[in-house]
Amino acid sequence: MAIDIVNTLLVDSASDLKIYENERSFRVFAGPGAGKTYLLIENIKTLVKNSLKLKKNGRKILCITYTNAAADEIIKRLGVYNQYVYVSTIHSFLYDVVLKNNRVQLRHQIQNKYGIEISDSVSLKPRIEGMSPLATCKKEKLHEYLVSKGMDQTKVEGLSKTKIGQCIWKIDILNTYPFNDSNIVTIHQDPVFSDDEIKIIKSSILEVAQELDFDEILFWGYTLIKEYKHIRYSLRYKFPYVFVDEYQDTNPIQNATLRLFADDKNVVWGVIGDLVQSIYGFNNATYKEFENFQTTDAQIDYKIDGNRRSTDNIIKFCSYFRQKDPVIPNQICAKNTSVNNKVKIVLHTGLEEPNSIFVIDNETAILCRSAAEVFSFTNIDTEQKRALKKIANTYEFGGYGLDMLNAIDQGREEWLRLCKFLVQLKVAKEKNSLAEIISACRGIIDIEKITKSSKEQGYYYKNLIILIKKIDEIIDSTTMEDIENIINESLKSTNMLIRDCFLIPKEGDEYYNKDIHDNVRLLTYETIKKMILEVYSFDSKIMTIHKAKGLEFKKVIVGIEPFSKEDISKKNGYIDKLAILKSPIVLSQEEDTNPQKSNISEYTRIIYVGLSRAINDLTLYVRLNLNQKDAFRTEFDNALKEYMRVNYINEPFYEFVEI
DNA sequence: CCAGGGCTCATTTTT
DNA sequence: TGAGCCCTGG
Repeated sequence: MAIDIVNTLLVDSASDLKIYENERSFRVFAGPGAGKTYLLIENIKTLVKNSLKLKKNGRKILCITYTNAAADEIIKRLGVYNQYVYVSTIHSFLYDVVLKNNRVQLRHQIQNKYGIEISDSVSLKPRIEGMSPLATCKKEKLHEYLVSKGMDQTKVEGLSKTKIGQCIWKIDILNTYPFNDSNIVTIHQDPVFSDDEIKIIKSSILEVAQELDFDEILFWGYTLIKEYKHIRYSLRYKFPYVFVDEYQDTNPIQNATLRLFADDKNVVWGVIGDLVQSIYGFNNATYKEFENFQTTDAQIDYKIDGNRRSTDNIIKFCSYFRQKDPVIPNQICAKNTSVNNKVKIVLHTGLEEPNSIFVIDNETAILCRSAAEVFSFTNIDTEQKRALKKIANTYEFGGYGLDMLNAIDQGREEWLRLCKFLVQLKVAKEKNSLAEIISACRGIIDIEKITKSSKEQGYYYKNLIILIKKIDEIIDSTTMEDIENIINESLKSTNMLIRDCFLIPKEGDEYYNKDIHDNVRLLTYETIKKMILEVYSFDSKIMTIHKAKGLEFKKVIVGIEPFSKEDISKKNGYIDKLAILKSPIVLSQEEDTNPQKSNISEYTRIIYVGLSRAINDLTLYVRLNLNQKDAFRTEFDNALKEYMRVNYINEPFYEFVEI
């Protein structure tokens, strides 16, 4: 058996695991709010103070996190201890420590395994995050290289950077559970190219762009560590302690890579996580890696069953979902006893959008399965919502491949820049802040005419005041169609305009897109204000559950609407909300053999992650047809009552609300 | 019976 | 944009 529950030691977030004394590998099971990061940080500090191994020059504790944000958080909390710790994502670690220091071996392996020769001067670098592949490389340079290597001139001319960028080593075949490295990794190949052409295209990426994709860093990192004893030896010497946070999120090749050097008598390998919070299956992560974690010298297993975040009622409701977890079937309320409101289960059968039935204050977060459901909670008029959604979808799927948040952030199009400018200006005006007004106008009108003293300064200042007054003509119900005119007229009359007028493309214009620009004209000021300040902002409190992972909020509303193709009422759907709530299975025995069961259990875990973000108030929102409601309520209630009976809970920790 | 035009609806996310 | 669905004309 993978988990020996009887011999799993109960600890709490303040426990000293005495790693410096026993020098044993370990695994920690800890649910939401258990104080995982606290346990990790405190034990690292104790280890630094007491470990003799770390006294040797240059030796550090390796601490692997899933995201850059998590790494930053740990670095911050380590404070002065950070100098003894190498905190990093697995990608940065493999690039900075393994690939960069073994360029000759990397070149040799690429040549050996794929027959692609790379010149000595090449230094392969990781692809830049947030940018498309080959973003820093000119297309002409790539084309030039391809032609020089004998590729057909006309074929090269029609070759986009996107197409070239697709030629990467596909690790999917390797990155499966259980990990099996006898599978051969190949370069992604569009059938229009011959084997030789693919080799040339790949060479152009390596020689000209000198770029490695994210998965390629994993693949070559794994390969080098596996092929070279000296690399394994040096990693073990440099990092006598290897700790991995959020272990349930790391995928098979990452774990296999760590195992190559961390599963060793000279290394203490510690992993920490929660089986039930594994929600990155679509990234090849599986909780099975954590469940079946085993070091050669048999690690010590620990668990924390306390929850320092949520109230007792919330913990009981959440524990109902993880009742089948073998390690922590129920958490214990360890701290939050200030209030203890019942969890609300809202059964919504009305036709109105959910935003109209909730009072949402700034302590409330709305967390949903899909971005579409998140959107239904926004306080935007239904017709306006429809227009905005059409615009967002066109950006995302209509050949732009652009996320709305990014589009706004980058000021991707004129109309988005206009929206940003207007909202900033009006907000600044409401606050009566001249500094903010001037800051909003920067880049649009010539600010220096007002800020620098001159004979005309007064004249321009007066013009600015007129502009601000004219902006008052724009009220919540003004549409973008009118805003375009009002703004342009006002800006021109300042005599300070330093750019072209804001123009929303019309039919016949080069960049006109019916689905985008016709709908843009319909948007009102109220909508664009909400769009910029509430919906598509980085500190938005309405988001998908995936984005909320690791966060916590005073009040939480969780929506559980599946994607349309998951919904059982749709063709080929497989997610039945009632069936899942009635008997939640967070860990399916058939996780790797039955994709449907695996999808259902991952969906259940996602809902669990959402629910467990709540500190004081939790609402589960379920949208139902009127004819489903009674059965739904009765059957879910019975299941919860049965759970109470089995667990000797007398006072209900939940209540139903019908709307 | 089937080819193809028109229409609708788009997973979640890290590096 | 592009897959999948419905509908219609040949």
